[in-house]
This record gives sequence, structure tokens and C-alpha cells, in this order.
Amino acid sequence: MKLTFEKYIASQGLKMTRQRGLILEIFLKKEGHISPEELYSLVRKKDATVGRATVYRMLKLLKEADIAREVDFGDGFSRYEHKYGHAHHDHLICTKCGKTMEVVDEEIEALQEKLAGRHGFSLTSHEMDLFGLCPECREKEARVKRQPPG
Amino acid sequence: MKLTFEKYIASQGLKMTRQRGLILEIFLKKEGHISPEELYSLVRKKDATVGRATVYRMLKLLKEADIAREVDFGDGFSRYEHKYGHAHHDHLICTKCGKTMEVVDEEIEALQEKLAGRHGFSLTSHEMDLFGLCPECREKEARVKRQPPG
DNA sequence: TATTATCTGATAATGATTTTCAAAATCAAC
DNA sequence: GTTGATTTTGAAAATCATTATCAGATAATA
Ligand SMILES: [Mn+2]
Ligand SMILES: [Mn+2]
Ligand SMILES: [Zn+2]
Ligand SMILES: [Zn+2]
Repeated sequence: MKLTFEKYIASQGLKMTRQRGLILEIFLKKEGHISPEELYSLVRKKDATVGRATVYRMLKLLKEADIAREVDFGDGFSRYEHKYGHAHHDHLICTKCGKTMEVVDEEIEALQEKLAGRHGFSLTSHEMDLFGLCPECREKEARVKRQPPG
Repeated sequence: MKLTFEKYIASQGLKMTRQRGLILEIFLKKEGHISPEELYSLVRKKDATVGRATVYRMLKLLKEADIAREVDFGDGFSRYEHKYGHAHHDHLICTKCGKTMEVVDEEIEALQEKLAGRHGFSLTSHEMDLFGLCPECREKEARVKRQPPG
């Protein structure tokens, strides 16, 4: 992954820097979704001189290098995830506690292609977000119904 | 639809105003997706005294009244569509020209429920956006390949 | 018509992201 | 290793969609 990035950087006539190395390293360590601000704060713990703009710039580069994917749950915040060990997937999102699960359903994926084909579209990507209550929040909700809070 | 809104307004102890009536009327006339700015500019054509904030406030009310749905294609702009004659649907989006198509696949809808169920989630909503090239843009692309631009 | 809560538009504020810019760092060529 | 062209950086300012503020206007109700 580090190599992938260095290859990309070189191919674009860009330069490798201490900051880029650090941000990449921390980004790859983080499993799941991370916001620019969260990444910035993790980076600052290791090197408090790194600027916020550099983190944003790096995230853009990581997307271009196909190392990162931007995910958008429509809540006005952007988040990123790295692709190392994370093939394409969709998301189950709990609207109560915010927990997310990564899921894939091959049958759905195939039907998406067929659906697009019926309308003459050739697909390049998709985003599918399923919103609802996670098992824990469902349980909590059921408990409340049984014994309403006084 | 007008009645639905008036009923909602009343139920909340709110008031009907000239501005709200005008914005609603124009919003309902617009088929497809519309941005707050676009709606604002259409409204201003009829009444240049209406403020931008009122349009934003109205869009929020329309969502609450279940008359409007907010759609988000992850490009940083929010858009709205009214539900009159537009039951739930997903979107095919052309990444070249921006055209969108509304589509539904009942098989996919059913599989989404099953997928969620397997993970203990109960679904309340979902958003599925399929990105790719529309028929026209595919055709254009094919033409270019046949005869590269000099 | 009088009362009172809600609305409105102008304006300022917000907050995430981007841009600007001068100083610093990289890297290929000496 | 030094040089020098080019890119990068961090701080600060700018951007831009959206939201909050607030004093005056307006709607609903009696
Ligand atoms: Mn994910
Ligand atoms: Mn639509
Ligand atoms: Zn939950
Ligand atoms: Zn197209």
C-alpha cells in the first residue's frame, strides 16, 4: 500500500514527504471509517506541526491513488476508509447509535448490473446505504416499550 | 398535497403564509430534483421579496410534512424532490452528463430486507445510487474511440 | 379590532473544506 | 554534497452552503 502510493506519487511528478508518510501510515492503521478531523487529530498526536490542510490534501491524493474511498452517509460529514483488505462493500447504518456494518450481497450486486443494463447504463460504481436499527438498539427499544420510562 | 401541507402546518400550531404557499406551489410544479438555490431563484421570479432563509426553512418543513425527500448524490449539494406521483425509487446517475433516472427493482428491495435481517437490523429506509454512463454518453464515447479527436 | 405567537428577510455566524502565499523541503543533475 | 527548479507545507484568509439571530411584519383567533 505504501508502495502503491509512492508509485502514484512518482507517476505524477510529485514528491514524497515526511508528512505524507506519516499520514498514510496512520490512515492505514485505522480500520473502519475516519473523518478528516479525526485523522488530523491522530496525526497531531505523532507530530503536532502537521497542518490540517495537509491532511485534506493527502486524503485527496489517497483517493486519486485508489487507496482510499470516500463514504458519505448523507449527514454532512465526509469519511474515508482505506481499501487494504476491504473490497467493495455496502453499509448497514444504525440511525439510533450510528454503528455501521460492512455488507455485500452478490445477488444484489448482480441485479444492480441487470437493472442498469435495462436502462442502457454501464455502471462504474454504486453506493448503497441501508438505514435502520441495529440489534442492540432494537433490543433497547423493545425494553422501553415493555417498561415505559416514568 | 397543498392540503397535506396545510394540515401539517395546523397540526404543529404553525401559520400559513403567502411565502409558504408560493414556495410550495413552485416546488410541486418542478419534476425531478431541485437544489435550494434553484428553488430560491424560481421563487424570486414570482416574488423578488422572498428571502433565501425562508426557502431553506420551507424545505425543512416539507421534509417534516413528508411531502419532500432530500436526495444526496455525494457531490456536496443537497437536492430535493416532491413525493407527489413519485413513490420510493433509487437513482441511476450519469457521471458524464449528470442525467439521472429513477428506478425501482422489487427484487433488490426484497433482498435488502433479507440482507438487513441476516444482520439483525430492521430497516427504515435506504439510498441506492448507481453511477455510470447513460446511453447517450456511452454512444458519444464509442464515437470518439472510433475517430479520435485531432 | 386587539392580542399574541409565529414568520420573515437582512444580516451575521457557522463550519467544513479550499485557496493563497511565502518559506521550507525534495530530488535530479551536477 | 551543492545547486536549483519544482513541489510542499502550515498559517491564515477565503469560500460557500446552510443556520441562527433579531426586530419588524403578519396570521390566527377571539
Ligand atoms: Mn465501510
Ligand atoms: Mn428522484
Ligand atoms: Zn444502534
Ligand atoms: Zn450521460
